[in-house]
Amino acid sequence: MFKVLKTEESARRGEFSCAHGGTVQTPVFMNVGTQGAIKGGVSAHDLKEIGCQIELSNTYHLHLRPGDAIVRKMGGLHKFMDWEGPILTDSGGFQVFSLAPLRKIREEGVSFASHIDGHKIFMGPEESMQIQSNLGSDIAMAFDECVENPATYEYAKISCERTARWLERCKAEHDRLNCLPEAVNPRQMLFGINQGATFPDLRIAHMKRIQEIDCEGYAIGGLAVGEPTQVMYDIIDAVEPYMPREKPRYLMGVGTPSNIIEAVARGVDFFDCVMPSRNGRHGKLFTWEGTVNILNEKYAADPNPISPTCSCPVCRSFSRAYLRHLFKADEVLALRLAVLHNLWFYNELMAKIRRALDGDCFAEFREKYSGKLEERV
RNA sequence: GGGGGAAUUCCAGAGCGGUCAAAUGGGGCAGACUGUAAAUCUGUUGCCUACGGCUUCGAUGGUUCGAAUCCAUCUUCCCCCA
Repeated sequence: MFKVLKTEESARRGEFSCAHGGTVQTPVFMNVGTQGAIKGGVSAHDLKEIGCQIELSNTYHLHLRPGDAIVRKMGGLHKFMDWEGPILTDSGGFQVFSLAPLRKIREEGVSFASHIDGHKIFMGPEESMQIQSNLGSDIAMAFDECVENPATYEYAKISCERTARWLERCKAEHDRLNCLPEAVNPRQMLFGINQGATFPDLRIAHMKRIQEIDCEGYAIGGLAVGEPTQVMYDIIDAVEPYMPREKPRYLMGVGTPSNIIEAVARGVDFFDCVMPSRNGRHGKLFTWEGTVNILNEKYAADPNPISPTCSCPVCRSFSRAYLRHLFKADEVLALRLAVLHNLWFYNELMAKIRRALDGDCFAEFREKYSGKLEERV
């Protein structure tokens, strides 16, 4: 269930509800816990404290370890990781891109050589739906091919036509599995994914085609894979008019704080990105003043918090000097604190975007912050 | 007291006559990271008026066209025997 509460130009303020966790306020950032955990030692309990509304996990990775059958036996992913809120599972389509050297694509689906031990795994639309059904997530993503950049027009066309056919199969299998009495989450929803690389005509044709297949939401995939930022914005601009107004839009894998602000301005509701957690683990911290590389020597004896304007649990208690020390001393606490801070920032970013939309001042918010939050402090 | 071994650029440790400003680790410094094969990867780490030059390999003196590499003395450290 999705409801647009209000709009400001193309930007939308909305509410989304699903089987778990009540209502998600959008625009929203989904905190990424690929293997059922946020990397850096952050648990689902921590997510509650840092303002996370919805969590994202991965089909391919959980299928390999511990195996979706085990997660199912444990009562589903919510119970397994003790997260009561909504969960979106990515389909494995991104691994078609990120694990390109280890896979082969055919019409039926994709065979992977496991990145862990090399054993062969076949994943097509039906397999991905079956795994996501076993995980019991609230939103299942359609199985797609995230095409690498740059792609030729010919390949992008072949690929996104195949992804459209895969969506039909996903939809059929998803509906079938949801109706089974043993379904872990019978109210699981399905989002379709738009592809077409950097070619507006392919993007638009694909978007028109996939919205004929009834999904609870539609995503834009295959962006932020190396193309210039402006190209990404141009593609969103091109596709957005063809996305259903009454359904949520999800820009997959994006992005920097400014990318998110710009995409909200273009009508996107859902986001997810590895950046706050990965960069956090690598010592790069986001603040309202810009980014802080806590590893830099200049913070060695800095008694201030990461950011003077942040009220996250980390900034409330610890100095830059302490956090830098933890990183230098290889303490796992460093990763945890850095990731907690960054996720707090991302969740707060979304809260501020929502508040700006509520107050009809998103344009000013955008003007004030877009393009500035990535500058070095 | 006697005998033997070693001293290398921040550390450890290669090198044993020219191709050495000196391998490789570590540490330091900096950068990258966008649906997570990432607690990973990359660059850099003597000085300078830098596609070239200058001073380095415990100290001093010597051999040689040429020395971190050979010789002498000294200093320090380690090991073995008494």
